Amino acid sequence: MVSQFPENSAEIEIPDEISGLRMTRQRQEVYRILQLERNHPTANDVFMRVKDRLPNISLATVYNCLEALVQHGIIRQVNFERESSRYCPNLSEHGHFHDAATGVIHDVDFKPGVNLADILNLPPGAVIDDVEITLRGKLVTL
Amino acid sequence: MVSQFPENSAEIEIPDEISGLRMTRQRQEVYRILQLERNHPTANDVFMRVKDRLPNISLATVYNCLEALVQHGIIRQVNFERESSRYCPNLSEHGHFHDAATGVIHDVDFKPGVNLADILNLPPGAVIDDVEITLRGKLVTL
DNA sequence: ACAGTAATTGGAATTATTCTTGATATTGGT
DNA sequence: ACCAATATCAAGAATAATTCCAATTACTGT
Repeated sequence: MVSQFPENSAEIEIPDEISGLRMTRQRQEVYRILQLERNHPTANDVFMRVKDRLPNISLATVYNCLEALVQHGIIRQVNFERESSRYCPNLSEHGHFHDAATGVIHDVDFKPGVNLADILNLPPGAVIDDVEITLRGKLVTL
Repeated sequence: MVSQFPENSAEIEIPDEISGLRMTRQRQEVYRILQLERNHPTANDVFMRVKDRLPNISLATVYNCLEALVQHGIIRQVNFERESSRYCPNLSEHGHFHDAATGVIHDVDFKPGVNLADILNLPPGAVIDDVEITLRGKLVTL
């Protein structure tokens, strides 16, 4: 399905269904915001942006949509400390660098060929399903 | 100061002051529980255990103590997903492996000589203050 | 011992998130 | 197209972890 909002420069095509999840209007819009806002928005950030197009959407629905998208592996949920969860559409295995000065969160990719077992003393028999790497620090201009 | 509870087999000596933090009775007991319970207890877990010796302590005080200890680098605070914060007295740089089957959290040490810049494509100029590595998976008996 | 500061307590307040209920919308079968 | 079954949505209430606040209590330095 092609978006019905051609006036928006950043056009994103979203099919009716992704990996078995029915893409309702609400889920489409939530997903679209995540594609557009690459700065790891919170549920509330998404809620405020999505209201531009769906003024009647509720925060609970945004939470529902985000959860459904996460559950179906369409987006990722990221947690920093005890802050609100943030969401990103970058599905590739990656970590996050949290700039303490600006609060900006940068995606950090793994260098190719890196194996966690090479750098960590894992407990014997550990089978890893999910990895989460978060760095905190600052960006120094050299 | 030597503990005044010699009947307890697992004795731990805690000085009156650690890295500039006045070790009040409450802070001592909170710290002692963390030394004893190496399974990453939550604030509430600590609260319940610490009441054995300080029946009048309040949960708010446990939170205060934990925060003071974290702030002074005496213990570490660890967050998994959006669960309650957990605390551990293991100060060495380490990650955590969360066994999905049992819920048990294992400390995971880095192999010696590992440099994060070797495995991650960090943004240029990134100075890292803190690293958090969390793995989720299961332990398979071979 | 006294004044000033820091810590503790108990309860209220806060905040992110989840739950509940009733209304709407969608699907598959006839 | 119609109907029943199912899924989704909206609004607000409920929950849980944590923080805040005001009143005591404990400690420190003089």
